[in-house]
Amino acid sequence: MATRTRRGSAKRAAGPAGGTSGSDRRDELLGIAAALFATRGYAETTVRDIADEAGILSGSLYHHFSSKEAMLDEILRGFLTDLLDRFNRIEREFEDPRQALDELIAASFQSISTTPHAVALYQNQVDTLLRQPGFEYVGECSRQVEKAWLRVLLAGQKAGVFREDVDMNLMYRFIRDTVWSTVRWYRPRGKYKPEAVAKQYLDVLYGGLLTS
Amino acid sequence: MATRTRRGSAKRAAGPAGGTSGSDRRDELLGIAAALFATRGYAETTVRDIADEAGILSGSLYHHFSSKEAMLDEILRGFLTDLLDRFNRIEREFEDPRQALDELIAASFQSISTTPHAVALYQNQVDTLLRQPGFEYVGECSRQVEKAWLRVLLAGQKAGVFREDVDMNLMYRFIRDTVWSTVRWYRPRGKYKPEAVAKQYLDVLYGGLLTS
Amino acid sequence: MATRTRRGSAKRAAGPAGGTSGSDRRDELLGIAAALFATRGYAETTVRDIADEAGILSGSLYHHFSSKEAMLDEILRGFLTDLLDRFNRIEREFEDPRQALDELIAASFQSISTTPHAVALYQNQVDTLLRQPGFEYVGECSRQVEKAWLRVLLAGQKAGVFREDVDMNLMYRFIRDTVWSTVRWYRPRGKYKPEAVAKQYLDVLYGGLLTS
Amino acid sequence: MATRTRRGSAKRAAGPAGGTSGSDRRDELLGIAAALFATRGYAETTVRDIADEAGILSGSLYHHFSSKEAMLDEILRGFLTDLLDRFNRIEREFEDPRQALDELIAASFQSISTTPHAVALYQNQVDTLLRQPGFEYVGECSRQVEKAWLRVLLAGQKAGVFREDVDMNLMYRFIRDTVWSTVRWYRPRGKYKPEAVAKQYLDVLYGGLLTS
DNA sequence: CATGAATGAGTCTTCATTCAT
DNA sequence: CATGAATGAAGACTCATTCAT
Repeated sequence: MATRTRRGSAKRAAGPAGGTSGSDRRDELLGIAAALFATRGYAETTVRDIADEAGILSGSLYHHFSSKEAMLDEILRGFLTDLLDRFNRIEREFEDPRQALDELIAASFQSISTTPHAVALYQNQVDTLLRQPGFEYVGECSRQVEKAWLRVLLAGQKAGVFREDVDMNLMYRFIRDTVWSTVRWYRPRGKYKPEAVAKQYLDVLYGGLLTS
Repeated sequence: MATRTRRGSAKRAAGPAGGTSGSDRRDELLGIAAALFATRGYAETTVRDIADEAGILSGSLYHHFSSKEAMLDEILRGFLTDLLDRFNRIEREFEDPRQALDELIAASFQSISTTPHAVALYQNQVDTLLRQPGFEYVGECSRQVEKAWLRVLLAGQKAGVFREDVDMNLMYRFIRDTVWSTVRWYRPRGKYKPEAVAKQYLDVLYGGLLTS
Repeated sequence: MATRTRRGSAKRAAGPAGGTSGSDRRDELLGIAAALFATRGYAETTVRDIADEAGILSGSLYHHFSSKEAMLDEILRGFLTDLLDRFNRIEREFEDPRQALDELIAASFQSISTTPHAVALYQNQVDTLLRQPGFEYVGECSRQVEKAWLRVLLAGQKAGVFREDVDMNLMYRFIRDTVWSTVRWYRPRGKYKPEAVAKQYLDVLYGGLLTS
Repeated sequence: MATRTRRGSAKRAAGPAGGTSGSDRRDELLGIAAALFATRGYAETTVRDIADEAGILSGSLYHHFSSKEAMLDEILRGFLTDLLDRFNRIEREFEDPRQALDELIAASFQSISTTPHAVALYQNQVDTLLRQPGFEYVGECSRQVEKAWLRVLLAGQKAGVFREDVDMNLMYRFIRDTVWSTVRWYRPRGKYKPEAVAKQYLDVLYGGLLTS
């Protein structure tokens, strides 16, 4: 009967007890899950896959997390709040629009470099997540991030730094897509450092591709 | 059996026992599948979802296609060969690198505008597909498309049209990602025409974002 | 993701198509389920148990019913609406309170004799069901049945047929419990006919156990 | 270890390390289990439910009881031996059949009033328990209790106190069912005292429902 | 061509139980 | 005595696929 299911959705398997070892194990499992979700896709990853990688049985995962979805949630929430925090701080600290844009882009590339799985996961699942009950905060955060980009771009236009004849709604999307799509091919161990990638992009973005 | 057009979605022009209705039905089903695969994801779409939308039972789909994977294959193959054809033609017809780049980008935006589902499907599933047996041609096509982009970019650099100090391996990725990511937010019925989006992008790409 | 689950609760595996064979199979399965639910208890009965008894695989049950709970629902709903109908008809047809009580009791024993599984199921699971979302009609029907009993009993008291000094709220419960509890031991193939059981009960109920 | 009372629910009279606290804790846990088993059903109650209610972790229950079934066993065994004792004493002390029947019924209502959970548990699970290995004593006790009821009823018939034309095998079942079913609706804190309920039932049972 | 009943492998999840700390 | 991590078996349910009618 549904009772079981419903009761199951309560706050079992709550949070870290405060100590370290408990939380450590959680984080470890979360890391494994993030990697699998990111590379195989959420739906295509089974809890068995995660458990196997962790060296335990699939049922044992439920000692730490109440559901597969809860793991996804925890990963995303961490990534999104982190990102939002950084964006907010940048807007507060940098008044110059061009410098602010530099920083937003640098921060994004940084995210990709440090937590590539969460970024990829977000990239691949946004569309699905937006329609998912319980994941409303994803849309909310996305909107706030969008506003941050737009504020900086429009401020730059107002200040006469960025061209007047550019539709910033499109521009925001162009920049966002380029930056975040990087996660699909960027390899931290490859020949490019994150700063180098950021530099190259900013270079062309600001100066254009043509020889002047 | 009569001529198999394999293109277009001619809406039941023929009668119930008409000549080309078989192929029409296939295309119709393929269209439904593409739309669902694109919006929900391949794994998240069930054959029942497709059949429901088509007004038949899931088992009946197997009179038209041998498997769910076969549908995916057919959709992708159509899109990829089409794209490759167009890229090849462009390279043949346009010798001027800048004009060629213009055309490649325009063609891409065109694809997004006419067959958004196939594009989105490709975008969302490439990673998974590359490792899938039977889908080797996906990687093959992707590589050929990549080469086309790179040839044009490098030719432009050689011709002195594009800046020397830009890493074209990165540049190719930046452009490709921006262009194809458009499929995620571009709505044919929205306020932007595909040419307008292309123009805006090319404008900034060539001239840069800064006021000169 | 929760999507699947949610979509699954839609009206799949709807009702009988109108023909006979489809509905026959459903009824057959429902009968098997009712018997198992009644004897083993709902929670203790697995879908495998039901499927085994029917000679199919457990998954195949879901071609006919959307869930185990849906089977329970269908069984109960059938029983309860039936019972309520009969009770209503009796109240309409018999104005004499004593005759009406006779009929209510006879109808109850009849139910036990013809659909013992549904009755037993109801008896054993009411407590649990009342708190179950989606089973609100169970409480609703129970309340209506209760009212019917009480109306008849109070009418009898008013008419001077039933003793004044009896608390009819208690009496109703006594009668109901005795009658319905019969399902736990009554065997249709045993030495007692349903009418005989009813007669014996009414006899003592009306005349008392003592020698006058 | 100090004296094990095994009866009563003395509320933590002793200190944290007091003498009888071990047994107290057991009884406390047993009480919690009985309440949950009775209201939710045995199968539907998880050891975690019990542990949660007791403020410990489910694994810790196993320091007190060897299994979930052992708890059930202990609860039932206590209830059944108690009941049997009382029935035996009544038969010994009261020779007059009518007085004896009065007492059996009163004792039953008393049980319901003092240990409602155990009674309800027994009521709800007998059917299942009878087929359970290790619970043979349940059937044994039930049979002995049945014999006690029958002896009294038949003695009354022989003594000319109870009507000759009543089938006492049926009568026994009617009485038993009515009396024990009370547990399903009787609330100790309600408007009826146990004696009042017993009185009302005996009144109708002996004198009948009709106005003479 | 379509139906509808069925398969069989697999998915997430639950839960009584164990045991080292 | 209690914790918390883990087991392992089982449970409900899903879904691509098959096939006789």
